[in-house]
Amino acid sequence: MIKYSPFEGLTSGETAEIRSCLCPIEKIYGKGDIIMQFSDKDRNLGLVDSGTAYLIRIDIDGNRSIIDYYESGDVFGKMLAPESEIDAYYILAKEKCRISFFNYDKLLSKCKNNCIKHTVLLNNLLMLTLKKAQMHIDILSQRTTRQKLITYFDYQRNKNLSDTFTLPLSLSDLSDYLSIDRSAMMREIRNLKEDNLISADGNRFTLKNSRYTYADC
Amino acid sequence: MIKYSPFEGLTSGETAEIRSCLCPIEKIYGKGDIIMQFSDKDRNLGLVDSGTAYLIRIDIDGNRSIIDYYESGDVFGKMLAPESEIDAYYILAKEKCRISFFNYDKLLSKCKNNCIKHTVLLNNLLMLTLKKAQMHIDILSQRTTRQKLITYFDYQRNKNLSDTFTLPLSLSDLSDYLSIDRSAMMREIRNLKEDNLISADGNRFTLKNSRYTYADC
DNA sequence: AATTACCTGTTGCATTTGCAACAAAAATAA
DNA sequence: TTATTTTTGTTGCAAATGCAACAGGTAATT
Repeated sequence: MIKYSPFEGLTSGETAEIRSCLCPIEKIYGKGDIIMQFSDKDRNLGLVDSGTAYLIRIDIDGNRSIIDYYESGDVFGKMLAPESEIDAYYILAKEKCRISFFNYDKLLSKCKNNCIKHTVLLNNLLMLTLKKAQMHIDILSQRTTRQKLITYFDYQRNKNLSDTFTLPLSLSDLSDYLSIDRSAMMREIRNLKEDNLISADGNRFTLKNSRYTYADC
Repeated sequence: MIKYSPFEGLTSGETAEIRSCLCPIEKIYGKGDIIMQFSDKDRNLGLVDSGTAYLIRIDIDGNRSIIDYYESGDVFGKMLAPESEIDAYYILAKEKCRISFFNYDKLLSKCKNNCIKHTVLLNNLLMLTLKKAQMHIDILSQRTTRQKLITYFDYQRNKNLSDTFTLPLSLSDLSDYLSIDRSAMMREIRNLKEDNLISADGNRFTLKNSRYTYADC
C-alpha cells in the first residue's frame, strides 16, 4: 500500500527548502478550538504537526457529522474542503494541536527559483486528500453497520501493519465518521466479538479474520 | 458554484496544444463493455468524449456497487481510482462511449517545450476527481434514505441550474450509487411525492422545496 | 479532592430499511 | 415483427437500525 504524504517524492533538503520558501506560521490550539472556518478570506493551508483535528459538517437541521479527521502529517484547507451553500464546515481541534499554516497563494505561484517543487507539493496534497476521500467512500458505501466497521478496521490494520491497533477516534466519534447511530454501532461491535471476528479492550482492537492480512499488500 | 473540468484555466489553443502533444488514442465502446481494469500495465487515462460509464466495485462477497459515474468531459484512470487488494474495480460502459486515452507517463513528464500545462492539467484532474468524491461523501454520509435522495437531487439541481432535471442514472443504478436498497428507494421517492417535496415523470424530477435555489449560488 | 463533563455500554421499543417475490412497462435484441 | 432482457413500481414480512433514556466509568477541570 502506497503511503501518501505532503512531501512525498521530495528529499528532506527539498522539504526544508520549501518550508523556508513558504515560511509557514505555527500556531497552537487547545481542545475544542475552531482552527479554520473556510471563510473566503482564509488563504491558508494547515499542516498538522501534532495532535488531531476533525473536519465537521453541520447540516441545515443542525446535525453534526465528522467528514474527515487529521493526524500528524495530514493537511487541510479551503481548497481541499467540500464547498456548500447549505451546510457549515469547520476544522475542530480534538486535542491540543500544533498546526503549520502555509499561504497557498505562495504555494500556487511559481517561486523566484522557478522550482517545480511547489507543484509537486500541490499534487501531493490533492492526491493525499483524494485517497482519504476514496477510503471514506469505500467505508460509507458498505451496506451494513457490520461491513462498515469491518472495512474501517481493515484500513486501520493496513495502516498500522498489525492485526492489533488503537483507534485514532473515540468510539463516539467513530460512529459519526461512519454515519451510523452510536448505540447501534456498540451493539454490532458486541456481535462481532461474540462471533469471534474481533476482540477489543477499550479502543484497542484486534481483527481475527485473517483471510486478508496486511502482509498481502 | 465552480465547475471543474480537465482543461479549466487553459485556453482552447492550449487545450489543442496539449492534445496534440499527448496525442490521445480514441476508442469506441459498446454498452456493457469493460473499458478499463486497472491492471498495473495500464498507463492510460481515459477522457469521456461522449456516452456514460461507471466505476464499479465488486467486493469479496460479489456485491456490486457504483462508486462513480462519468459523463462527457469526465476522466478516469488507475492514478485517480481507489486501490484495493480485496475488491475488484473496473470501468464499465453504460451506453455507447467514445473515450480518448492519454498516456500518463507523458502527462507526468515535462514536454520538450518545458510547458507547465501538463501540470495544470494534472492538478485539474485531481481536483475534478476530489470534488466528485466529496460530493459522494456528502450524499453517503446522510443518515436516511430521504436525506440521501434530497442531497443527491440538490446536486443535480445545482448542476443543471434548474429545479427540473433528468437524472444521469437510471433509478436502478441510482440506488447502487446511493448504496441503498432499490425498493426502499422507490418507496421513499413515493413518500417524497406524497409530501409534495418532489414531482417526477420517469427519471425527470422537479424539486419543489425552494428554500435554497441554484440562484443562491 | 470534589465537581463536572464526556465517553462507554446497555436496553426496550418504534421506525426504517432490506429482502424476496412478482407484475407491468419499457427498452433492446433477434 | 416477436422475443428477451432490463427497468420500474409495488407489497408483505423479517431484520436491522435509530431513538431515548439511563447507569457506570473515565478523564478533565476547578
